[in-house]
Amino acid sequence: MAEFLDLHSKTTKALRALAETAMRRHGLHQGQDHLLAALWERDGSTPGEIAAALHVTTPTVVKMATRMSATGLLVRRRDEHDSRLVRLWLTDAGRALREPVEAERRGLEDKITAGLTETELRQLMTALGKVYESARELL
Amino acid sequence: MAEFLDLHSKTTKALRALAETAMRRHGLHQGQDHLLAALWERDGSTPGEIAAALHVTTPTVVKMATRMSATGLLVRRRDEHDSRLVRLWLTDAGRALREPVEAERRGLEDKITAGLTETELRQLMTALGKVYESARELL
DNA sequence: GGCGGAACGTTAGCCGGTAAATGATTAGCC
DNA sequence: GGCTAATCATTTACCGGCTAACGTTCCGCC
Repeated sequence: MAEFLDLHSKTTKALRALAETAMRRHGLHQGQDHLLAALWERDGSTPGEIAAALHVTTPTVVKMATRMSATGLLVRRRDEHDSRLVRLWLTDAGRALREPVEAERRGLEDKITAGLTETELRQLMTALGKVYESARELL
Repeated sequence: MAEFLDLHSKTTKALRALAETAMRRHGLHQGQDHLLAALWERDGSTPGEIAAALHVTTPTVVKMATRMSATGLLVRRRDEHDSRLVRLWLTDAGRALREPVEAERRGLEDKITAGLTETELRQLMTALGKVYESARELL
C-alpha cells in the first residue's frame, strides 16, 4: 500500500499543477521561478552553482537558461577570468518579476496551509523535515 | 521564503531519486510501478481508467504503455465489444514483478518513515492530507 | 437509416528532469 | 614549459508530465 508515499505523490501532483498555473500568470513555466530566485539572491551565478542550490543537475539548468534567455529573462556571459565558467545575469525583465512572483508564492503557501492550525503546521514541517533527512541519507 | 513549499519540493526530489534507483533494480522507470499496480488491481483496464487512478492524463499512460509494451510487461488489445476502447493486459513478466516491487515499495516507505514515532507519522499523514485537500479544492 | 455529437485513444509539441558522452579551459606536477 | 588531470558547460538521448489537435467508433435523435 505504502500510504505515505502515495499521499505524498498525490499531493506533489496537485501542488505542481497549482504552481504551474500560478507561475503561468507571470509568463513563467514550472520551476523557472526557482532559477530566478537563485539569481535574485546572487546575480551572476554559474549553472553549476544554481543546480546545486536547486537540488537539480547541471543540464537541467543549462536547458532552462537557454529558454529563459530566449524569453529575455536573463543573459549568458562567459566569466572574464575563467573561460570555463558561464555566468547568468538577470535582465530588467527578470528583475522586475521578483516582487510579484514572490508574492504569488507566498499567497500559494498561505492558501495551501490555510486548513492547518499553527501547531499542525509546525508538526508537519518537523515531520516532513525528518523524512527529508532520512531520504537524503539513503541517497 | 515559502517554507513549506520549499521543504516539500526538496523532499519530493529526494524521494523521486530514491524511488528511481529502487525501481531500476527491477528494470522499471519511475512511475511504471504505479501503472503496473493499477493492472495488478484490475487487469485489462483502459488507459483512461488507469490515468484516473494514477491522477495523471491519458496521453501519459498511453506513452508509458507503449514503452512497457516494448519491454514486454504488458500487451495492448482492443476491446471486443467497443472498438474505441483499448485494454492493457499484463504479461507473465508484468505479473511476476508484483511481489518484489511491492516489497521494494514497502521497504522504501519503512526506511523513509523510520525516524518518526507512531504519533508523528499519524500527524504527518493527517496534516499532509489536509494540504492535499486544500490543493484539490484550489485546482 | 442517416447524421451529428459524445467518448476514446493516439499523435505532436513542449517543459522539467536524468545520465552519459563531448568539448573546452584551467591547474598542477614533473 | 609542457603534458596530464581536474573542472566546467554543453549536447544527446531518454523518461514522465502536460495541453491541444486529430482520427475512430459508438450512440442518440430526427
